Amino acid sequence: MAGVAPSTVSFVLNGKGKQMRIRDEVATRIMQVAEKSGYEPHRMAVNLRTGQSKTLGLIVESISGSFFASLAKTIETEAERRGYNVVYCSTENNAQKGGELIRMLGRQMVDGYLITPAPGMEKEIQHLVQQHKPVVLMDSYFPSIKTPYVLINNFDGVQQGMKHLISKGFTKIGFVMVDVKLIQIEERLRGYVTALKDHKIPVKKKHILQLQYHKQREDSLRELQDFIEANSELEAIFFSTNYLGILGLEVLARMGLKMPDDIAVLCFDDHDIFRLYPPGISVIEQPIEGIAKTAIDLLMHQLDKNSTPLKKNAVELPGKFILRGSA
Amino acid sequence: MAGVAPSTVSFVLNGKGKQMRIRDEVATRIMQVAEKSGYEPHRMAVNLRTGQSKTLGLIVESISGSFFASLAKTIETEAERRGYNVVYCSTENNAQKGGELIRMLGRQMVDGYLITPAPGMEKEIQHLVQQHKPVVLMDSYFPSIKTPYVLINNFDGVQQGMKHLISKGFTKIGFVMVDVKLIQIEERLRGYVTALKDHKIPVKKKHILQLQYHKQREDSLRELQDFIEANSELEAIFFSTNYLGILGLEVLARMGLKMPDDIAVLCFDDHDIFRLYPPGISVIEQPIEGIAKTAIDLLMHQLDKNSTPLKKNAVELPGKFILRGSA
DNA sequence: TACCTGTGCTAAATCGATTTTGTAAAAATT
DNA sequence: AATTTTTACAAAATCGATTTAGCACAGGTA
Repeated sequence: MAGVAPSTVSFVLNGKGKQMRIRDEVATRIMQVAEKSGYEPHRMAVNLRTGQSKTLGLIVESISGSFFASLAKTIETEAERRGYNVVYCSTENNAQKGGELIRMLGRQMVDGYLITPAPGMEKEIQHLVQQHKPVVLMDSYFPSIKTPYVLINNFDGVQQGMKHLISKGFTKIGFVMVDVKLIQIEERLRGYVTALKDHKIPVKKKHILQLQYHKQREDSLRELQDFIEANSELEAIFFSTNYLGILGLEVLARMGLKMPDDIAVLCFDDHDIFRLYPPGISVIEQPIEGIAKTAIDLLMHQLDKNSTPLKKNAVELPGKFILRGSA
Repeated sequence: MAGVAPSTVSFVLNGKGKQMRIRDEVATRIMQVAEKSGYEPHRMAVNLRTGQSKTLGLIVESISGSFFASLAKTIETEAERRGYNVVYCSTENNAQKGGELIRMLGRQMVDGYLITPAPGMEKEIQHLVQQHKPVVLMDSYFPSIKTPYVLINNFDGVQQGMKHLISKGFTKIGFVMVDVKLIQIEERLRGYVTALKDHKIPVKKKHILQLQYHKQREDSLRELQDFIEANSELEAIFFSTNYLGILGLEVLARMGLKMPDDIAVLCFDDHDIFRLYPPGISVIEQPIEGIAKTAIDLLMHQLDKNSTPLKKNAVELPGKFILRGSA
């Protein structure tokens, strides 16, 4: 349309006009034609040629979770700022699907991966790393896999919460967790145990409830209620995830227990509900924005060919204790 | 690696071996080599050649919203079942960004669009439709744009709720909405007005609050509180979106009003919080799964070249009234 | 024997860009 | 004036697949 060769057009549109000594007159003409005809480069062709899709893959456990929701927003914004798209995928708590997803994205679809690892994804992630694909893990990690990760300092977060409960004079504090073998869960338990020991409070096994990861909602509720009834001496309960905390609210409501007088409640990881639910649930808030930004930074660093390997490949960000009415 | 030409490999791997009369012996060898070497076709190359990305674009207002969360899950599942990926994008209530997003996806990135239209996206969507891109709208639509859409029957949904309130003997019922010019909002208002008229209850303008769409959260809360204080005779309030309902909960809590005795509350569009928040908020639930499935069906139908145009291009699904403690 | 028809595969064109190499014409240098 | 250098582009290769056209060879037919 501009009466020149395709290569000439390519040079001009990619800002290499000067470098290739294209006359301003010709360059201007090309730009005008492109503008007028609404030319948009064919993504696939560009991708094929350049070998880059300018797309990142974000793999999370549940796309409907609130952790994901906040994460996705920040990551999308940050990625866009750097000229990248984001493709979201959720494993929906299905290990097998996790593997498939990664493989699917791996078909040269994405330039890099942001993953919140779930049990069962270890092998697939290991595989990616071995292929030197850029990968950053968030929220958890596998000690065996040498790739950058970002997460909240779980141990310290629980400590903050426990210190508050203890400072309020509580000594009989329950701890509710899931029985999944994940670093972050173990760290939270360690925080609980350590906090008690530091204050010379005996740790009682029966004050710790390990709920099965994948039970029916109703079964979990019952199990939780049994736990609370069996430990009527408890003055406070620390829920180690917001999912558990929400179950807790439901159980306490059923039992007619009032927070914070009948029992104090503290939860790890905030949730919309906790802000609104009377009297407001105190929580350890995750620095989600920080996690997202750091993750993108770590990923971009890997994508940037001519960059020195970072030293800080394992980032732990502090959580924030938010005091509300429940504890 | 198999000692044959690329074209032969292509035929075999794409199941055209028989058709192209490739010997079983050769075909088997090719399959084995492919298997052993872990061959995966290069997505971009395939896309470029076939002209299809096998990817759908899902554009929503807010990726962190609960409507989106449920929608995304179903859509992803359904899309996957049909061999498609999904790319999510959110406009984050930013009309300008909406346009950019669509254009971005439009660079031959996606084969079809699923969009929850927001004000300001009309032109861009119109553009897509004119280019004969497959588009399905959800949750709302533009009367001027001739493309399939699916949404809840807003009018009927509100009617269901209003009938319930009226059957309880309430006659002084407030209606809280936003001032956006969107079909679904207008339909909900029409439902409210019609329900009252049908029962010979006078419609009072001052019982209808139109909140400004993009105010600060605090400002909205204040405005809402003023409204409730100024209309102390109200026996019930109908919130036309869950966002408004949540604001309502916060205001009522501040004012110390108890549901349902001090005031009854009903909300359009369910939310996690409404299940848990005592005494449970009665809602009109959106048939999100149905919307998602129908939307995918409508889109697939457009993607399927050799298919007759559907007659039912405008689908309205019924909402479901869920009775909880608040009304 | 000459011609036609299947068989079983390969060569080459193609998708739409980017990038390397090439090449006339103009300008500068010897 | 002859040669070299620079200018300003164009031609062609390339990315990795798919798809169309083609081409030997075997067997059948006239």
